[in-house]
Amino acid sequence: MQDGGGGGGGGDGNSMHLLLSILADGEEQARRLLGELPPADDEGQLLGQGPAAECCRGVAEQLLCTFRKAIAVAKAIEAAGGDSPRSANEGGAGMAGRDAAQAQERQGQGVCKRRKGLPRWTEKFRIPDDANLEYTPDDGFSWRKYGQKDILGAKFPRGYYRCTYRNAQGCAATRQVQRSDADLAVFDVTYQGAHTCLQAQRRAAAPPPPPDVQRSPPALQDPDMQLLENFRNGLKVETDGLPPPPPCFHGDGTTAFSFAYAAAGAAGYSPAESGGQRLLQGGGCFAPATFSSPAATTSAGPGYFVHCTRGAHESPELAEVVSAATASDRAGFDYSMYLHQHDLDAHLPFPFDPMFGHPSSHGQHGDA
DNA sequence: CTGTTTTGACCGTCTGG
DNA sequence: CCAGACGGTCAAAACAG
Repeated sequence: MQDGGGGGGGGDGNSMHLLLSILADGEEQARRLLGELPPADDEGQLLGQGPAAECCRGVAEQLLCTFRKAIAVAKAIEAAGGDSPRSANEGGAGMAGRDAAQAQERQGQGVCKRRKGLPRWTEKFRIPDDANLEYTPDDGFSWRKYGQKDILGAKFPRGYYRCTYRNAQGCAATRQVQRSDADLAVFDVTYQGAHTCLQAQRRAAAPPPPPDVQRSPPALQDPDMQLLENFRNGLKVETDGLPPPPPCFHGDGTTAFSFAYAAAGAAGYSPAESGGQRLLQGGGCFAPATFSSPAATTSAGPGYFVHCTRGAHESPELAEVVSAATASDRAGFDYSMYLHQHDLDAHLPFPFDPMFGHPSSHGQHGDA
């Protein structure tokens, strides 16, 4: 009814400046925090410090990176005039236009579809084979269902969820869950908006477990956690036949990703906490990641994958940002052009993120 | 009693004529 | 510009803990 078109758009200039100001403060605080921590040696080990300090440094670095990304996004939105055109819908199963050909054509042309609004991106979840039909993807966040709708061309209805803390904390994050027609074990989950609630902050604050711990989680005693773990164990990376993304490799061969902190500006999502099973199709890596993704390290086998179908394509200007980011491929995207006041480290790995998508996925919907 | 889910209705957006 | 189609959201009722 009074949903005002389903999204607030970019907001006015004053609020955007306020947002930028707040983000700049946060970045400065993160920088100071990082400065307070002892330096790390070549292998990333803190000199004379234990794992706890190591964790703190990693979190601080990622926090800093997150603020920088958020600033970049905010500036991009501001540059776009805060008024985005029709938001592009998620692709794939979610797009049920008058006919599939039209839908494909629209996607191929990058034509905007519906609803203005927050950045959105699609992920795919694969549930365990032994899960029942009512099983729904659990990303660790608390969602409240507010609607369900049959989608034209889809065998299964789409569920609409919003953050449980929408009213209490004004969290605007929403997600749409739809079971794949092709594979009953696969869910297309479209996220929209960032978690601004406390659960996102808790996740962001929680230090990620060491990679080996992630790969070999301790015995789970909580049935819910067992269920979640079962789900996690069934994750995989989908490449859709596309060339493999340029992930951030650690020296030890593990693939680092920091979707958690990319998503802090997008969904407040932490792979470390929800299993680290999400893998950006583009291998998002924004920070000197201190943890590795089991999904990224084990791309074989059943599992879970992410489609970053779209991100900040909310406006032509923003689309340019995306294009610039994506066209540069491995060279990464020069966000410094959007960070006039905040220098970015040249070595900062920041090629892709769920807000901006990956070259492959971007091209899939934009330049195909 | 409180919070969540279900479900029909309404509204905004998109597209073709 | 208009009308139809569709996706997304609202809100009341039902349900669950």
